[in-house]
Amino acid sequence: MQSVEELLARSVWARELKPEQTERIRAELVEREFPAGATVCRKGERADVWIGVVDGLVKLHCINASGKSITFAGISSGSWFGEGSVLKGESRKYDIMALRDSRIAFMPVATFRWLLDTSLPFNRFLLTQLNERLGYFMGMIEHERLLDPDARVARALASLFNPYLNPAAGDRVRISQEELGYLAGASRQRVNQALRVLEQAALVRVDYGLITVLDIAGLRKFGA
DNA sequence: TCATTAAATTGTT
DNA sequence: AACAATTTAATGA
Repeated sequence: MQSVEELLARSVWARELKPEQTERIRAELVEREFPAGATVCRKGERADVWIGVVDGLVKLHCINASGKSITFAGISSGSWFGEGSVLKGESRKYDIMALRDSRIAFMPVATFRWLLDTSLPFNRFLLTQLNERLGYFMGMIEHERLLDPDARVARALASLFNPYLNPAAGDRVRISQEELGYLAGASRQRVNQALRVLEQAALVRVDYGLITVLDIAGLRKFGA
């Protein structure tokens, strides 16, 4: 995705706004670039913006004191996130890091609240997104406890292509096996092994730093 | 354009 | 966790 303009064009909540509303949003959005590995925002910071991914891939994650890292979700181009902390007026509950060079749009909390007060499509969008997230996280817990590593990797990968949470994902993702491991709760070595199984099953194609999904439905139900 | 090198990622133990 | 192999990206001739 190339620009904030395109991000708005692809965001369902923005498509139904009145021209003057879109104009205000355009004026108040702030765009910033982050190189791969950069922190977009930190756990504990004040949540005063809603965050949209114009282009790239970011992850929501946590690191404990001994350096162990887990990833809650990967968020790609066209997606908006971070509304939970903004709505509650709380600090961020996790770190956000760019996994690739990324362009990020920030919507100030004042703009966010104004949309909340004036736009029905915006509220509808938030409700749907929050519901999708709930389903996503419940699925994560279920998969983590019930599925073997091959299937966990399959689901973790599939989650990057959730049509609601990552609407513009296409069919491929530039992500290292190590990062996929953080998302699936598996070691890099185990991810490598799992990806061969999935490739053997003709569900994905694995290239250097790139995974192409050949059968998303098969990936979602793998190991069930 | 090609060769060289460093860095990132992958494959294996 | 460690090590080797491979791929990419950057650099300069």
